[in-house]
Amino acid sequence: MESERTSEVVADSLIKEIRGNYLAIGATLPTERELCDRFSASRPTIREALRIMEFKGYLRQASNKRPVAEKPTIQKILKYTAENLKEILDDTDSQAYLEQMRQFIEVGALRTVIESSSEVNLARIHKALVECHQAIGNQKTFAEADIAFHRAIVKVVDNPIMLNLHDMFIRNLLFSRPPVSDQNEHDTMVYQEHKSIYEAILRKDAEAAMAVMNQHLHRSYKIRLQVPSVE
Amino acid sequence: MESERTSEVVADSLIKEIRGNYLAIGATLPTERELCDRFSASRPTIREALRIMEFKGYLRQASNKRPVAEKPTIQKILKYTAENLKEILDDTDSQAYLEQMRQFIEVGALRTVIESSSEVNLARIHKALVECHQAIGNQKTFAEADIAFHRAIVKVVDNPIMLNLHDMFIRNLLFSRPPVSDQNEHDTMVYQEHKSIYEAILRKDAEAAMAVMNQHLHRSYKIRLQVPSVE
DNA sequence: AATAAATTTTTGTCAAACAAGATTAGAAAA
DNA sequence: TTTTCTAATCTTGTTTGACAAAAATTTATT
Repeated sequence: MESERTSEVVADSLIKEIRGNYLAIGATLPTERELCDRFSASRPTIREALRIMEFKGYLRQASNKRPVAEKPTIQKILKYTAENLKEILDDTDSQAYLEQMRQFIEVGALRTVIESSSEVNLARIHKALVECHQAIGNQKTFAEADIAFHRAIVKVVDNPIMLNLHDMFIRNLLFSRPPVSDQNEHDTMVYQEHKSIYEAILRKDAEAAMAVMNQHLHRSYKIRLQVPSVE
Repeated sequence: MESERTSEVVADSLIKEIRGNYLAIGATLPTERELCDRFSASRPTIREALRIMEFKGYLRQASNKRPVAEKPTIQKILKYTAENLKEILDDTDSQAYLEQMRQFIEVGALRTVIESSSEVNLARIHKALVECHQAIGNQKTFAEADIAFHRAIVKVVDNPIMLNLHDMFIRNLLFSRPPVSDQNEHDTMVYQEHKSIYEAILRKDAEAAMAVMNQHLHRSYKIRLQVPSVE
């Protein structure tokens, strides 16, 4: 029978306080010496407990500063996961694997939209489509509208894990988008693809919707893999 | 400018050794006192470093035992993620969200099979189908063959993250499978669904394949949500 | 060779101390 | 009275040295 380290016991206890809202998010934790008194433990043991809490996402503490209570969020957990995966897989590989996942999520979400989407959700997708149209030619605004269109589709699934995964992927996309030579031409083409997707949604044509979405996602991803020119 | 804690520096250094294969997986780490000498740090600081490494997945150490080098694997990272998500989401919710993800993965993989699968992969799916047929009536063997059929499809994607996610889901499925009243009837129905999927794959009918797969996955999941009887 | 006992080593934790950075309180200036 | 500056105090980061209990190794016995 394995006994648990005192540091684990202390960390678990403090985590319960945070999760039970006895310690507010952003609130400074009691000093190490206060925690020593409270838990009848030594300071090195308390410090170990604080490290444990930090890695479980319940604490944030810059060096030489007071520790602050936090709670893990879906976003943080997924971000941490992606970083860990990046560390053990080749960086390019892990990126491609995660992009593939994003595509599966988007295509799956599209199918959900077609099978069982409410009027509210359709209205949201339509609004996103209109905003794409209005943003044609403006690189920044169009990028955001482009992303919002995809997000509106994934949001229909009502699954916070997938939505956060999608948001995480989108963050990466925003930062790695290559420049396009003709903004208007590019935006118009993307808008046409969105429009085709939306129309297929309306007539509940799953096959057409998914074919266009697949093409749209692959083309969009391939832009980032284009052959460097020899200038 | 934030200085890094000595414990972080030590942890990072040891992690580099493990990742560079200077420390073999499963090998016992140097004693704490040896590490103190090597890094010119105090023992409490080394112990903090060991906790950090433990939570980054590079160390395993039961209480009162020697620490042992490990490496994170995709499986471990994903398992850790699932546990964390379970903690911050309602348990039932997180299960359902993850199940939804599995379904997206399977449907997306099916599409990949239809669009671009090799003869080798088709042969593997066919083999799994045949093994389903042979296992009809034997609960344990059929369950395994059922799972192997799905795995053969996901394996086509050649994405280790998704395959490990799928394996993780499958592990849960195995443990939570409810009993069926008529094994033969159940197995035959499942086999028929697998057969329909396979046939749709052969004739590259994406819509049909995905419709059956969707039905198959939903029905399979709903068995676990059946209304308790009033005996 | 196998088992038991004795010895040594190691982990887990403690207390006390000091250095450096962060925070607070009090005094001085505007 | 308010603002700024300085000194004092507090807190984190880390060290040293110690002890208890468990684990590992060595030695002795069968």
